[in-house]
Amino acid sequence: MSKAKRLLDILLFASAKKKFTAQEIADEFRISVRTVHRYILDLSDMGLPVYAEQGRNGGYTVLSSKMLPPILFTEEEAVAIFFAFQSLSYYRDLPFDAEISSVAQKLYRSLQVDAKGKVDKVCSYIAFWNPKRTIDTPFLKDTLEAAIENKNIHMHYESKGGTKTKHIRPIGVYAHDGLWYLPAFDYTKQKVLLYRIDRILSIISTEENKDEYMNLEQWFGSYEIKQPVRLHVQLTQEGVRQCKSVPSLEGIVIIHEDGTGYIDSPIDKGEIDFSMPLFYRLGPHARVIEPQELIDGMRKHAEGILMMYQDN
Amino acid sequence: MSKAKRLLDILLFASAKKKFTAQEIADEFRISVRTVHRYILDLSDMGLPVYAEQGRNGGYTVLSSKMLPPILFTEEEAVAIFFAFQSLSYYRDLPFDAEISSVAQKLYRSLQVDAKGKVDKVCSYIAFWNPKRTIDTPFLKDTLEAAIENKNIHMHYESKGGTKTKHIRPIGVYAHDGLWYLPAFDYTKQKVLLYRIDRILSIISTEENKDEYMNLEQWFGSYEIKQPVRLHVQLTQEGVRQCKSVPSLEGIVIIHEDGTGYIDSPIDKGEIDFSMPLFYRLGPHARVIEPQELIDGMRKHAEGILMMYQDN
DNA sequence: TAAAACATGACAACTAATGTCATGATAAAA
DNA sequence: TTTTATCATGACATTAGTTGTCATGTTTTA
Repeated sequence: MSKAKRLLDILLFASAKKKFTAQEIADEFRISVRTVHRYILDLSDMGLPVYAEQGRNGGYTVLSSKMLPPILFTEEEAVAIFFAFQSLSYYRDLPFDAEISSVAQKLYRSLQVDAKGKVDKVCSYIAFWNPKRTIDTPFLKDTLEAAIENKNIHMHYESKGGTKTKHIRPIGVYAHDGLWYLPAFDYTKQKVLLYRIDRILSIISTEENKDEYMNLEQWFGSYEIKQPVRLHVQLTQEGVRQCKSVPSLEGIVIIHEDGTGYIDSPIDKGEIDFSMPLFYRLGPHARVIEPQELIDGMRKHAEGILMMYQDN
Repeated sequence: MSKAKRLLDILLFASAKKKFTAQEIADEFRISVRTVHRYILDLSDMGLPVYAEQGRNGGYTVLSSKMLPPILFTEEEAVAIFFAFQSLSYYRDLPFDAEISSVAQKLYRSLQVDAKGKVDKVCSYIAFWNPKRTIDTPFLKDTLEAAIENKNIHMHYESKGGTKTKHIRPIGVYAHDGLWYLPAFDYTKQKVLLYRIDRILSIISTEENKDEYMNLEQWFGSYEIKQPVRLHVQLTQEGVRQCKSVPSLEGIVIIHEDGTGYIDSPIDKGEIDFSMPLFYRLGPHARVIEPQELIDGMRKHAEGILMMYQDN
């Protein structure tokens, strides 16, 4: 076996074990202790942060966490990694931020000058815009950890009615529009609710669970129509164009040959409130035929606006 | 010099040069041609995609783009890269998607079993939610390329009034809420407009520019008011919350201690039309005090709605 | 003080890398 | 067609590197 291969094996073994003696490595790989000392010296020269403690109970200790075998990337792949990092730059709080910047440093340093330019360009010509929140999310890492490790959380939470103590089982965390959310099963209310992680004031304690619970993907996929209501709307060309841009309606818009169209599809009753602003905005470009509730809502809103500005 | 170091040097030399003969390498590194052949074989075994053409004018050609020197990552860093990739997974179209999946593969393969589990968990307990668009954005890569390479675009674009031909100079591309946008200077209208990349029907041609133009960062930072109009709005808590999510208003919302707030800031006249839908959606949560034009617009719209549904 | 660990040097035995030479194959240019 | 420039591969002596063994230190702790 080549020296390089053996060094790699020892690198992996050592960084997995963290603390070990030369004798252990020698036994494991059937080589002499002297050679192990020489190998450790090589690895140390190559940048593995390992230090030795002498004397009885001494041995080698690898400082950093487990290392991966060296990986060869192409320049384009490096650019792609920077591109992915760019998508995170509009978040104030992120898990793994330390790791992300160390990866960015390692990569950037090993790029040649022209590739550095490429990366700089990608970073200045592409953005993933988010409202750049000024809100702190100090418990992001803790909640993520609890979700991953399948732990329950007791926490103080700032809700509409003031500070409350909650006992929840997290499903996962997700970011949307610059904020971090935590869908979780609430043991008091006995249903899944959505929390904002920036509103967690403190985590009191966590507790292990033995069984697995739903994960995020499953939760996202579990949308169902509970109270079906017929939505029937006629759309002008412009109405079609705008409805096509709305995630929840996108799939149910039917387009005529002349570019106009209509919607005629069951939706959940809870979505009426959500879709009213859209149809209100569209005005003459969307004539709602059903449900009456939506029409009433829009009229009421229009009356409210007129009332509000009657003096102007 | 050790063999590993020399191989690395040759890897870098070869992948930078792309096409070369064994003799060139031999001269460059003062080694025999025979050894070069052996080295190329080694590099090929290590995964460098290199092929040989025989005969006169033959030589070696490195297929893939330039390789970076091998990089040692920690397990945590690998997880962080997967985390960053996760932030892209709700986009239908992405530049660099091929590179991203090849990086993911290379990394995943070199992880140990427990680390693979960690990555899987992070990917199933963290999400960056976006409306999952079914809208195709076929010209994303082309527009990005044009922006980076400082090229003008002639294109067919689907706008309100139907299909139009546009001649623009791109500033950059950015994603927001699952859609890709292209701010660009419109040569016809002589100002910077915002295009939706999914509404580009075709790119007719591109042309080089010699001078540099603004980039995205500058554009984000260079919001300029040409026809100033005083925007004065009082906001409830909910009004504050929603205005904070609007890119153009985010910075000018002033928040009181009780969570309510107001906007009192000059904006460009052109933005009135753009911000009207927001304020009429907000209804009682936003009382517009100035400009009168905005109020009139909202009243007119409300009257239109009432007229439209007067029979229901 | 003895034992268990790292640190380092010397040297012979072993293994791998290298250069040289030879032969063959292939493709393009003369 | 022949020559030339190229890769491909094998044989073998030479050189360089690696390893094991032994020896000698040092440091720490029971």
